Amino acid sequence: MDQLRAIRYFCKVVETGSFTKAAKAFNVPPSSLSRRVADLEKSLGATLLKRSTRIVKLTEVGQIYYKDVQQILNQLEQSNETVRSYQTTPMGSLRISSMVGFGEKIVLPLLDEFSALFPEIVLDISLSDELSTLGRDDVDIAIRGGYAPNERVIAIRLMDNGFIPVASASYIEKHGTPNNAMALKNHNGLYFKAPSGPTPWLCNINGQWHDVSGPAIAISNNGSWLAKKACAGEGILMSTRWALASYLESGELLELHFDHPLAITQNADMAVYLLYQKQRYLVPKVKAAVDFLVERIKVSGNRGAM
Amino acid sequence: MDQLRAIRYFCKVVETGSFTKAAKAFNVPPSSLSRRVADLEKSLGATLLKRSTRIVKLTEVGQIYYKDVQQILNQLEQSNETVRSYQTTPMGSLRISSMVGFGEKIVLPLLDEFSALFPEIVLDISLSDELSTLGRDDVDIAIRGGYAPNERVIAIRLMDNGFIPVASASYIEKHGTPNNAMALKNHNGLYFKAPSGPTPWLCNINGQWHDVSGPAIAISNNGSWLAKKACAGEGILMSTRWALASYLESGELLELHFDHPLAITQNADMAVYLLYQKQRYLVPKVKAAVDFLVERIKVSGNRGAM
DNA sequence: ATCACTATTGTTTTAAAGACAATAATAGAT
DNA sequence: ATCTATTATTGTCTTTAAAACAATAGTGAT
Repeated sequence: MDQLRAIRYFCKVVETGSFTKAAKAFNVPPSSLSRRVADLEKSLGATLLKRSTRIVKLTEVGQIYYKDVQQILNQLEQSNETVRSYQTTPMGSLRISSMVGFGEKIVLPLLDEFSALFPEIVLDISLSDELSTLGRDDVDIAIRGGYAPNERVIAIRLMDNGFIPVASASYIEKHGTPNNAMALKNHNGLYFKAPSGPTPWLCNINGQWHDVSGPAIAISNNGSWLAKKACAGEGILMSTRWALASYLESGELLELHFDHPLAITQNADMAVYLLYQKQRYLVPKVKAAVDFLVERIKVSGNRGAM
Repeated sequence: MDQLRAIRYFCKVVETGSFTKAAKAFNVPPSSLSRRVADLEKSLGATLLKRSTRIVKLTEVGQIYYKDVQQILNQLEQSNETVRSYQTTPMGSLRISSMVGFGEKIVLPLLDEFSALFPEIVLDISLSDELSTLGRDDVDIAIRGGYAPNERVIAIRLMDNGFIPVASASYIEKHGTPNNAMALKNHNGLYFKAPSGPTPWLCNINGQWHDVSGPAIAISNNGSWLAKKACAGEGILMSTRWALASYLESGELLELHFDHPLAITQNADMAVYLLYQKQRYLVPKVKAAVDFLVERIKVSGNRGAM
């Protein structure tokens, strides 16, 4: 029995929920799938699918098996790709996932040049602040804010991701400069919302953390909208240096300084990391993109932010 | 093409270093292997094996592929086993790896009873202080001293693994009781050797670590030999409470107490952990053994050592 | 240079998967 | 409750791929 083929059939049936639809995907008659899946079940001594003429669904043990083999098929495909592309020129589809703000501001502007350098690479970019589980899924490169990955994933620190407080000149004129962190509690706040929720203003004074958030004017996961509001003098905003760089340069927004530094989390090393699976660095397209992104972003990051 | 079969052939050829030998293992003619491996190479567009009539060895890319698929075959086999044994009675071969001393003193004595409870399980026990990479290899359950595993591995704390200093009455009579940790520097030492090297006597005084090791009389990775020497009054020994339990009970060895506790590493939580892959707990034989070992060892550990 | 062993190639045989038609079963509509 | 359209399955034939077996060619060791 060709177990691998049987497993591929099985997975497709699960995904489409139908032998007929799955058969179409392989351009073989449904009877083939029916027989192969039956073979597989026989060889495993267990029923994987509960069938009726209308509906096909996984049994309990089928679910376990499906999750396992799905990942195995993925790994096998990646190994094949590694070998196939070994020492060839970078090409093929490359999937990059990045945080929204960072992706828009930093990554996307670089990618035109990257495409020009590697015309045979087809880019597939997803911007999302939800963290994708690198390794299990179909992303080649992920760019995420400070969390520690597992051992098989390489993390390269791209840039500092610490949040700084800013406000427009007009706001300061109207409400005065807060002369210490505690005074922020009386100031209007524009709050960035991470996937985990709105980010408070925190301040560490003599080893003690204090929440110094002021009344909220607006909360959003869209950094540039908040920045616009800050420019309009609606409140104080905490955001990353890289997101605010253009406003700081133009003078539209001014950084506020305090004796005790502000943060939005008690976690110390906030940074943006580029993540990829160790083994995938052997694939030319992945290596090309990792090298390119790390070089460009680290350079620009050091110039602008550190 | 039956890719999986081709991969199995390929792996066996790598392992035996010969098409002929590998063919024997599958009871098929060598020509089959030759063709299948050639198919595989063709489909990957790369040469995996460098052949000559006498010797077969991996190419550079072949090595990469071999390492990958080896693991994939392993995972697939485990998934199949999970399904096959789903909700059956515990049976089959079960591989346990344990630290030598702990294995001899604690684990092995329990296993007769385990075998009686689960007669269909064939035990395969390896005692070694080298750490095996659970997950990549063929061990179902590993028992190891305090190190943190990765996410897919479950670690259950079995027992405290802190080292305590002991000596025989005769030794103390002759050399006197060391009245503080620093005084140990003038006492004869019997040193246990971990895989990382001999274990020193360390002492934390007011947040500062001091090495208070005395002159060495003997160094060994064999705990019971050292214990014998300690009984004979040859020196002071630091070992685990569980290894010394019988000697402490009989009074052959006496625990030494100091104001500042002794240790053999600066790492705080020294413990013995039972490790297994999360997914494998679904396999009845693994679940049976994990449950059994955890229950018995935790109970006996609490009685004797804590 | 020869020998013994090994991988490969040609050719035939066997086994397994695909194709196609027909059947049985069932959810949803009438 | 009956009918219908769709779906999985089963039977049978065809095609394809792998196994067997014999023969060949290449290579490291003697």
